[in-house]
Amino acid sequence: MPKDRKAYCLEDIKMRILTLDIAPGSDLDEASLCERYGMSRTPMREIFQRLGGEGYVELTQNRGAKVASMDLAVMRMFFQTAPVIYASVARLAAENRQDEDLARLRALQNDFRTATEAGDAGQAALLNHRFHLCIGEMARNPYLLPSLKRMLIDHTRLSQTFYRPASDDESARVAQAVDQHDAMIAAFASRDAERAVDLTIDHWNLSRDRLERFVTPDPLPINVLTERGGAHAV
Amino acid sequence: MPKDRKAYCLEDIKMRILTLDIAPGSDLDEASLCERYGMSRTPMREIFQRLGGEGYVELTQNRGAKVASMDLAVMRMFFQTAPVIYASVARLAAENRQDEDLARLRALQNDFRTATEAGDAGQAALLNHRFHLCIGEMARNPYLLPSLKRMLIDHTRLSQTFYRPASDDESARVAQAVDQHDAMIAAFASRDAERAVDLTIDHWNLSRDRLERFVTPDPLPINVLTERGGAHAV
DNA sequence: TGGATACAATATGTATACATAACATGTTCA
DNA sequence: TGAACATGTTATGTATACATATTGTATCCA
Repeated sequence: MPKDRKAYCLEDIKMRILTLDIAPGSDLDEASLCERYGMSRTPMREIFQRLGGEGYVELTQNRGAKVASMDLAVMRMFFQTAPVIYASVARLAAENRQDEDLARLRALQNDFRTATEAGDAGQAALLNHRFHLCIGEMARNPYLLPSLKRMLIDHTRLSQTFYRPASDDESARVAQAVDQHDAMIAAFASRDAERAVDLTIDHWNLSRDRLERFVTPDPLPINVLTERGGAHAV
Repeated sequence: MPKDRKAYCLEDIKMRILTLDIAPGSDLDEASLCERYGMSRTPMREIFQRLGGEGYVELTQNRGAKVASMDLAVMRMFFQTAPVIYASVARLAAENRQDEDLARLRALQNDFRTATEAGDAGQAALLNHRFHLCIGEMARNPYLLPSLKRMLIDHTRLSQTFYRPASDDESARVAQAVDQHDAMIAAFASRDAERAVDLTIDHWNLSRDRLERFVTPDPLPINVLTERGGAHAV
């Protein structure tokens, strides 16, 4: 069983970073992770190098691994870059997809829909991640894939709240996102690149709206104190 | 001195892959590389993971590291993807560059021009690589940079012949490429994004022409034997 | 008090030894 | 002969011990 323990560990750490279980900017502690996954430092350090190469963490000489941060300067780039990457990948995926790809994608979409309906937010965000990663692999383009992967890391981290809808309006948006996935699958199936791109842009716009609100949330009401608690001074 | 031996080793292996000193598709031998760079397997294996993350090599479980291959299916993607990546990066570089960036870029361009004039092909290709990597860093976009880096690996490997001009016409093309770099620097300096993009596309078209000829070289003349050696049978 | 230094504690980097898996070679038996 | 199996060799993966670097803390002195 120690055969794929390393692979499991790598995937699990990725998952924990994506679900914000390990916070952006925080340090990865070699020793405690070794204990947690029951392995020695040597393979753990190799995992760190891998995570660094894929953009999950930043590595500094003699200073360990730090989870990639999401400061505002980077967020600006995120919103600026997402459309061109997602659209380019969608076009290529429509052109180059194989039949096996569609089966995988449909299976992921199935699980994704189930997770959203069950209200399992972390799982939904993770399955959405895998869905879009699958599209990236369908594109069969080793040059775009690294950027897509890097985008999806932050997209998934940002969207953690998206699948935890707090109102009927937000629930409707989630349902709409799920339906958009189905439409995208249909476009890929018929190799309709133009339609795949259009749907992808629509999908992005829906997501963008919600994400921007997460980055710059509605300001707290400034008159709360005078309205409700004005009687006693603070 | 064992302090940055690892960093040197990493850079040196990258360089040897870029200059085709280590051939695409060939296996990296842990033991011999350890001996060559005078280090043990532990840090060398970490270097392999890093190289894997950046797309220089492909890692397989229990089967070591193999230098990224350049088969024709991938080459098609290369030519398809390069314009959008290079153009996007150029635009952002023009928008986000700092004064220090320009100094670095000018220094690289200086060395690059010198190398081309001296006919040092390997060094010229490598400095061209660093020049474009510097532009990528100027863009300050962590999402696009991974794809740019991946593109530049293959671009540099493909262009190894470019800087070894075999005719006056080819020499003129190299000189033109060098001049285009100067024009691009000027566009970055004046933060003229549109011009930077246009120049980048021109630069790509010049390069593309030459690279395609490398991938699909002129066929050998089919009548050589009858013309010159027809007298004696083979 | 403040800052500089020394030293201990911790974290990171490397080397070696051992464990396991893949591969090649040779042998046996039908 | 040749196909299946056994075995030795090589390559890869992991654990541990040790080396080095960084960081925190205490002490000393101006």
